[in-house]
Amino acid sequence: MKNQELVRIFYDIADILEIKNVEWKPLAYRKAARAIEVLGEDVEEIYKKDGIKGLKEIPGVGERIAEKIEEFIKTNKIKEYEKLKKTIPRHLTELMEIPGLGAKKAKKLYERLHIKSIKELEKAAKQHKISGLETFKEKSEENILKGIELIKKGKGRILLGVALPMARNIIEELKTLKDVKDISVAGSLRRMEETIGDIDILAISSNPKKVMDKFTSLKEVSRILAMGETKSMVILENGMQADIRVLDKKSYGAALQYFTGNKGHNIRLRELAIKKGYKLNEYGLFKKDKYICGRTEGEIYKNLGLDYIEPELRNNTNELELAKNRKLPKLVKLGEIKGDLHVHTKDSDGDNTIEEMCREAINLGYEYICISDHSKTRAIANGMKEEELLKQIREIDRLNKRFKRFRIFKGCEVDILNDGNLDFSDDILKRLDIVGAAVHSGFKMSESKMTERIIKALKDKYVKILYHPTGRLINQREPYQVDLNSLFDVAKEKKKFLEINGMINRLDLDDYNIKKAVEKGVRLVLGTDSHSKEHLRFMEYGVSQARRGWCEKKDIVNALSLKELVRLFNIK
DNA sequence: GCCGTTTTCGGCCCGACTGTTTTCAGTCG
Repeated sequence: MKNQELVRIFYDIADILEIKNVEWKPLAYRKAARAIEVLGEDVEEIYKKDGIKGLKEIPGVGERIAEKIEEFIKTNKIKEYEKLKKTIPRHLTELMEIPGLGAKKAKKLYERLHIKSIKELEKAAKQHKISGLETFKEKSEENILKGIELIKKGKGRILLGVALPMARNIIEELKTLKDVKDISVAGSLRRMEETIGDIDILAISSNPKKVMDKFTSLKEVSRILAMGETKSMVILENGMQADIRVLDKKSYGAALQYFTGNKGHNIRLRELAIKKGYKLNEYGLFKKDKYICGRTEGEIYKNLGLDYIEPELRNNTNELELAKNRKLPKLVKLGEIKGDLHVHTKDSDGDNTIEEMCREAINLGYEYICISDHSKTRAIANGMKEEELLKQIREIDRLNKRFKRFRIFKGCEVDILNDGNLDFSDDILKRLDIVGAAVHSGFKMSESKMTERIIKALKDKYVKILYHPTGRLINQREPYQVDLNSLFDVAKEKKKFLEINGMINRLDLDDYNIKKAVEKGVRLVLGTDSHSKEHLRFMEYGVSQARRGWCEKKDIVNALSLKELVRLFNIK
């Protein structure tokens, strides 16, 4: 898949052109890059199917950029880009990564001081060669050094499941102020992206100053980047950036919309507003200078002739068109999930007993849970031997008699061995209610071998679910090579289910593949892969991943009631 | 370079904050 390579190239072209003072083209290249970045399809596939014409249907891609994509698909490079790169020093665009430095300043630093890289910039700043250069003074030098520090610390994106609790803590602290009338996360956190760049918070108050003071003096704050009347930005102790915006009640919806983004969605929404004779900003929707609405997001979308668009769908694909034509999916909700189908206990590598996991599940309002500990080959995860699984089965039978209106399913996360065989014999598997299979080893085999291996397991008559179908660990391990399309076909034909794993560093399948699966009519299972009772709450992340993949209630197996689920799995 | 129920030419989202000015350019989200 060449999408992300193209994205990087187009962003780089934009940076170079901007340094060279070319007008508007950077805007065009960035627009195209952003569109490809979130494209639900492989550009190579689009090109194979519909050629240049197909490429031009990507928003922001016209004749010239389509030709460049074609060239890259055919030759793996873009001549004009290679030429362009030679016109400026190789590392010059990296200066623009430093917060506060853009194209204009990077250019000036190069022209006046021949600085061509972050390394050289740091040296110059430390020797105080920058202050005194026209508009650069002491403060600029200081900020450059701080910015470089920040970059060195790593600006890696943080897992949603780590960032969201942090943001909620901050919100709880701000809520203690009487002056805060309303408060919400915004940005990528509200869109529930799998990783988060910075924390965005929106607060409603008639006393912004007080909110700003509290926010910038929170114990988590290590440095204040900016502090104004309605907006502040800080760096937290863990290196994350957090931004807050404070506005008046009558702007809450408009501000929430604006601050949630994403950027492309906002731009297109504002363009639509202009077309309809309005102006849209974070204060509201205006006709001339007259305030039309802005208290809720819903009324803004409505006044622009659109259905309400859920935050998870605001990624500037085709959601505005669908909203206009009343064709948006009705996304599954956390409250519709009736149970968790991937849970570990002390019997393998979990922290809690079966009963403890069940108590927590009941607290969450679930009707059922599936205990799915590891099989024997997973020795490192204390995988269960046959006799241990049989013992667990007996215990579940015993516990099930004690619970009313709650059912524990007997399951297992059984290893798919390298040859596609399973880690337990039929004699064991037939005693289970729900068998899930998973790959935990041999990640490096070829795509065709891996696909064959998994299909063999998926076709086993006892296997119902394929757990974490690609094996990726976010920021740690790439997915193994597998032809998911073939897996989807088998799943559809044999009535098997693929998991959306809600564990915060897995989220596997990802949103892109979830959407593909749903389009093919494959039904999905939500599991948290909990290894302690606290993890059961990760269902929130599984659901948000499903929503970002356009899942409706009907697509999710464990949105079924206990009765319906028993029927579906044909459980006695 | 892209795009068109105002345009095939002439626009291109919009506003806050900083640092440097003394009314604004640059940067950011």
